[in-house]
Amino acid sequence: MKLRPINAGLTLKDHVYEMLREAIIDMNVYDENTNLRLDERSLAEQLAVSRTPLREALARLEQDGFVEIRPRRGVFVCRKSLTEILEMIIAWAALESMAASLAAIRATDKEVEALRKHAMRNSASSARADISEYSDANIQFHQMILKMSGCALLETMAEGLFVHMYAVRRRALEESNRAAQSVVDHMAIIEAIESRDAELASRLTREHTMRLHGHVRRVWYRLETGGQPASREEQG
Amino acid sequence: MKLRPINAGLTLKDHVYEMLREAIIDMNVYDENTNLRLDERSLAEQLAVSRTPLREALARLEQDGFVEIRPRRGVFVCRKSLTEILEMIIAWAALESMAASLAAIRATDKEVEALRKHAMRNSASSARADISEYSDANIQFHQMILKMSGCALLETMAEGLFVHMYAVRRRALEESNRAAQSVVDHMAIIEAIESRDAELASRLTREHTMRLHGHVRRVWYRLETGGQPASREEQG
DNA sequence: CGGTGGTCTATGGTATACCAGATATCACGA
DNA sequence: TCGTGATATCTGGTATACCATAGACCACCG
Repeated sequence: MKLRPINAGLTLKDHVYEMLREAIIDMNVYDENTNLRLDERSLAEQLAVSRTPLREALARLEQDGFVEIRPRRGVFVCRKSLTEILEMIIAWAALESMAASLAAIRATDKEVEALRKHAMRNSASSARADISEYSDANIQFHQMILKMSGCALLETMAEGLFVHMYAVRRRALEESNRAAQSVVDHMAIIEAIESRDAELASRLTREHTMRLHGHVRRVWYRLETGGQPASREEQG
Repeated sequence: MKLRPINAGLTLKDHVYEMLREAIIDMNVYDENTNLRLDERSLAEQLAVSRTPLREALARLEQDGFVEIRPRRGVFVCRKSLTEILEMIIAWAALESMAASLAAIRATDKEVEALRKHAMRNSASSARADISEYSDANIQFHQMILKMSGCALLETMAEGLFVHMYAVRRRALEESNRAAQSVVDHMAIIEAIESRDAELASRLTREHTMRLHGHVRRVWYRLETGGQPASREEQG
């Protein structure tokens, strides 16, 4: 008989952290009307915990870049500037490019095969212009490469960057004609990994992700117009 | 009369965070005799603050990977396993490789010139086998490249990884004959950036940092023998 | 009417008291 | 002697009370 320990080290502050994290990711940060201010006392009441674990959770969220705690002012959900978004994409590209390189070296044939199968299966949804379905598959593709790198830290860091882009994706990135290009890119990356060409896999992956960088930069202005909140300075 | 605002948003928990962070970085984590356990109450007494801000600081440190908070058990300074160290070097290589690539594209001629001058000036200390001096210059070289990338996030993330390597450096990395190779690498990187070859700069930088990866892996076993603390599982 | 300064309040920062779980210790029994 | 279980205590988790400041508001004065 094999039993797993219950309550796996999960404490209140962890729960609160998860709750708030999801809530923030789900919330439409870029809508002008959303209130970015979080009130500690009412939050504590809603979650039915005291302010202490709540504040510890908020401290963690601040470290993750989800909220900004201004002493004696309040805690505010961060609205990322274009610059910050672009920098996150750059960092993401860096990590994923390295992951692809490692994957080309370390991944088992079985893993590579699974990657190809996944990509083949989902290129269809791209053709059907089934954006949301393709988008999920797209994310999975990237996660698979991260995993194939065998470097847990790369995965963790990339994921940490990626969550910040949910809100962006929702508002700014109607994939449209990018999907087709994306499929081509993915196939090229897979072939590079299959042929165990680390250098090529690295370069292709970086270029692929940097295309997203360019796309976001071009598309973003539509959101930017209408005014940036005073909480965050803009630099272009 | 011109006065700057005092108390620049620094609250107790921030001070505590800084204090502990430095203390942990300075402390010799890999000495078997050092006590990794931190007692909240005595810490609070030493720092002359209550446990509340202290715990918020500890929460941040946990997020940074400096300590591990085990519920109802205590907070422990993290002793990184070889695997974790190697993964940090990989992630670091990823970020810095991207930075070099961007630097080749974006950096001004003036910056590139400054980089070369710095490297030239400090290649001497390598020749003199003045390890600690060269080591500092070496760090600066890497920081300059990060800065030249113009991507603040890359800088921040790389720095976050780098601080974890102070303790490692102190015990494991007598640079010895690596310094000479390092100088050669640096020069090649500079030339790549000077010739605005992003692809080459990227590759050379990655290879350079990955040499450190190989070096650490080879050298580390000396520390590893003697027993890994039970707090961290080893996987090779 | 506009500006200045005082005061009031809302809210975050800090301290402290209390609760509960984990570990150590010891007594008892096989 | 060794193992088992009760208990004592140490320590982290949580709740709450109190303090200090930012910002709003208003009265007073020019």
